[in-house]
Amino acid sequence: MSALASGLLGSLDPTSDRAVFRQIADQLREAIDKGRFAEGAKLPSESELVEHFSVSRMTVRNALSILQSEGLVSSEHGKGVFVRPRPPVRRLASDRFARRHREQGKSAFIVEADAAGSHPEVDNLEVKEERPTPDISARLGAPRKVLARRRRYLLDGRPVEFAVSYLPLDLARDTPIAQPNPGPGGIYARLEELGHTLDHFEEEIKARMPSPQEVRTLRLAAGVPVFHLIRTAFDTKGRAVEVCDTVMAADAYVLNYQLPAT
Amino acid sequence: MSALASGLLGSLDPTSDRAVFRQIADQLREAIDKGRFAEGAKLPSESELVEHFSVSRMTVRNALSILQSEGLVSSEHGKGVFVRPRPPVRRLASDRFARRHREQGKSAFIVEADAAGSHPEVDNLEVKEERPTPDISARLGAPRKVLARRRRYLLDGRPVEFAVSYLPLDLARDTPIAQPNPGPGGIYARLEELGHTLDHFEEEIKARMPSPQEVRTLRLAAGVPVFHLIRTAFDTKGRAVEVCDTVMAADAYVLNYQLPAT
DNA sequence: CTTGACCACTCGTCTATACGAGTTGGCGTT
DNA sequence: AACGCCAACTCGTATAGACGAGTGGTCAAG
Repeated sequence: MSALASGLLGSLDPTSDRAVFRQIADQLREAIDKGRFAEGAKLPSESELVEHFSVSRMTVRNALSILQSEGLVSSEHGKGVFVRPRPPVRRLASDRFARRHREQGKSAFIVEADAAGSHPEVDNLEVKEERPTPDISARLGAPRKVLARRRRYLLDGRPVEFAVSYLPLDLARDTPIAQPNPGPGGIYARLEELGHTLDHFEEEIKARMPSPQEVRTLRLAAGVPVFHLIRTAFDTKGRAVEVCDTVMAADAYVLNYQLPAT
Repeated sequence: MSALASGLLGSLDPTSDRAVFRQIADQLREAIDKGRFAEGAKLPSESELVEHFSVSRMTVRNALSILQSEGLVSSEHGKGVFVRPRPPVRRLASDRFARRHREQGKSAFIVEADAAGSHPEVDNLEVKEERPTPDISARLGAPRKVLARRRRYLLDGRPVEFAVSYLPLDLARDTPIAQPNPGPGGIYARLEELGHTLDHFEEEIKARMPSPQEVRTLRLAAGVPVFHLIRTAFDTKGRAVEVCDTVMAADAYVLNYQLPAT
């Protein structure tokens, strides 16, 4: 095994003023980038690296923790440290809320995932009346209470997205929107049936590191950021009729938008 | 000083099976979230935390490194560990490339930043002929060579964005586009003057942790992800006339898009 | 053949110690 | 008053050792 490390890794430069653990991280990173360790492959164990570089174990662990925080590798207790495989990504097209996509019975998430050959699931459904946070309240025109629809999306068993939709309660109470399953076309179809013809959506996107709670909910590996997307739906009267607050595992998504040049 | 820590932090639960360094991180995180440590405030020093929790210094450093990788704090050698202030963010509107914004003389970046009261700079200008990477080549319709325009954007002295525009060389050679300063309205105005009336843009957005190179170029703190945005400009004939590859410090941006509901 | 015990190997957590290097403020000299 | 030096504080790097806990294989007993 130690032969493996020797063949794929070089040695340290004692004259360099770059810290030893950084040099080790650099060498491993380069080896991964150049494909000398394939996706999913196991890196040399900590003790092999200790021997190869003649350093203490903490130094090796320090180096590995850099690569982990970069999202390059992940460690598995009792097994080893592995090059993180790139999960298949879901592309979110900017026309995914176009009216023509609302005709069929299944939700956009299910349809898209099926088309891509993945196994989709929706989870954790909760529909509740709540008092809105100041931010949500401002976006929805300060309703006293809102209907909150929470759900989690999974792809091939992996949670990839957690979303909460907020609607003014006066608009959603005692409608199919307040049901766990709002029916074909989702809540946007129901909103239009209720006379709130949709005009446009606004999406606001941030990226950041996840909170510990989000790490649990999305089972995120170290070094994976999240997209935080807030979408507001406006009807033709200019009223904000829904705000959807979504947190997505960033390594599972590519967002696509189409912008007019006019 | 140790009194400070005692007042704001609790004690450990030895019966918990949660690791000590995680418990310490939890306590500090909670204190920060609740505002007991304000933005920019200094946390208790490592040795103060060592004394307060009666653990070894490595355990404290381990806890702090968690908060660092979450982007909550950053350490400064010789000074201390500080709650990371939220930098002012730049909102990128989806209509920022609309034709009407191209009329005036200054670039979109300069105009927007001035309006927001920040001091904008552009940096690192380089214009070069290159052979395209396979990805860029595919997006531009496989030109043999491309013109690459590299630049870095700074806001109030802080680098926030690094961008490279690629244009098919046959389109850009011997035009103002190949000049370091392409003139009022930027290269999009020049493209339209050359008969390539712009029809629409496509943007593709990923978020990930930065490479060490990107950390240097954007002077990123630990725990800050980047947006990786690839924009393709299409003319009215359906030809891809430019690809812009941009890496942005995610803590400096909120992206905004407007989508039609039709 | 299956089961279970054991063992070797993996990473996870924690301690104790040492020295280096950047920052700050005070104190004495000039 | 201005300067320079030093001491005390900060975090950064590295070592050496210990024990715990998860995993997977071997091997012997059933």
